[in-house]
Amino acid sequence: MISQAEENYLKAIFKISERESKAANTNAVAAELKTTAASVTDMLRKLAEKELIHYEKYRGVTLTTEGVREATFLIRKHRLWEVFLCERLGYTWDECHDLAEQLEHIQSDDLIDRLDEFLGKPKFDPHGDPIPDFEGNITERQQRLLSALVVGEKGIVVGVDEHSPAFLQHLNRIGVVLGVKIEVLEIFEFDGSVRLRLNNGGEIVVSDRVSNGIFLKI
Amino acid sequence: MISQAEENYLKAIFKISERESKAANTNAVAAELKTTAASVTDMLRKLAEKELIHYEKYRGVTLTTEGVREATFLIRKHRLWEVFLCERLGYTWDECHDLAEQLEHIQSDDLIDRLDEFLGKPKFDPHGDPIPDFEGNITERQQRLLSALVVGEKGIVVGVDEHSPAFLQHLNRIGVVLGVKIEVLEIFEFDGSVRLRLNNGGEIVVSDRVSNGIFLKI
DNA sequence: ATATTTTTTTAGATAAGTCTAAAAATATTT
DNA sequence: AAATATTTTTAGACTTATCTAAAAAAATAT
Repeated sequence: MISQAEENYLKAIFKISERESKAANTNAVAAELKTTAASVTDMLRKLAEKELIHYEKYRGVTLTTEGVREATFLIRKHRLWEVFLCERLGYTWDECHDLAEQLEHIQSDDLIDRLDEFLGKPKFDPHGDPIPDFEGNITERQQRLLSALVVGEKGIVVGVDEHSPAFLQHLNRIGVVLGVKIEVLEIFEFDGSVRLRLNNGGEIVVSDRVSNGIFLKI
Repeated sequence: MISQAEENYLKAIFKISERESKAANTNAVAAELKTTAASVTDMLRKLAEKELIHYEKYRGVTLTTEGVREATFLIRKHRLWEVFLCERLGYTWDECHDLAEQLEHIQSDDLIDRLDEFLGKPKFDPHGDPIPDFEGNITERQQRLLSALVVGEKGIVVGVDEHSPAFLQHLNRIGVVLGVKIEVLEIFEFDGSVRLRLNNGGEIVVSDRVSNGIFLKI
């Protein structure tokens, strides 16, 4: 039995390891979970005891195979609930995260399989992030950051690299949501901002912060 | 902020008060929650502190207006989730309770309003129990126990007075589910068992235990 | 290579929720 | 009304998850 607190630690460690592709250190986990280093040390000892993580004092932490399995299933649950919240209950992509954060802790594998079925076995969540299947397999999509494109290239918005409500609300405001077609018209050397054409229609200029947070399929 | 444990106590007290229409005593609450009298005493002190219950040592416990409000909203949440589980995810009426028991603790009034809307503002859950509206109003239905009918009377199954999976599975097996038309053909004095016609078709005999657990609309 | 800074762990406390065993209050029986 | 039984509360302990402050280890700078 894994408690909710333990689940949150597994997810945090998974997220950090994915981001930094090395062992997650105590402070990073504390920052991710907005808690203290002391609390993290306590919990790491417990998770190591349960063989969900590899942990050596002062050496950082990585997930074991079982830990990765658990974390992946949590992500599957989180993203399926997000699809439900957005597609069925009308939440916007900036609103669904916190609720999914609660719902992902509901204990029932069968429920998730049925929810998956009910939603039509979606492959991506409302932010374009891939949903692991029931075995934990993730179909990674071929995608590039908008900021990595050169003038003249085109693509379709398939995801975001930043998930903050503020960022997502800004994208809504400027009309950049999943599925929108983008063509890079001009890149301003000065500050990295980019002029775009959307869906072969209107032109907008976005900052480098924005172009660094949008994934496109070319 | 009311914790999950506190919520469970409020529901238990509400349930007992409804059933016995008097103050719930410590042992009854302990039995309902499958915990010890000592734990109950501890929690009652805390709930009284929060003004969710009226509690005097050795005198039993009743809910305050605020306590009733909270308990009613929990029941609303529980029953709406049951509708979702049965109608949308294909769970049977004997399976949905335990999952709803988890889901009812998700914290978001807005989520429940949207779920209500999504489900078409249902008035009753899969067991025929009424769903309180967002203000806590419950539309009680005019209903009678099958065991209270006399020979020749007819009715439609609209609910159950026993919610155990075993009972519900038995009803499934003998074809007595919500909406079925029942006519009382014969009552056996000997043991209180009843011979019935279902939907103007087949005849069955049910025990007094069964006829005491089924609500009909006449 | 020593001193300083940063990171991490330990020590000790706290709060929520639970338990068992014993004591106290209430209810029931004789 | 006293004795007995039942119910409820108290006392004290345990677990989980958290915290602050101090100590220890590791990393960095001089």
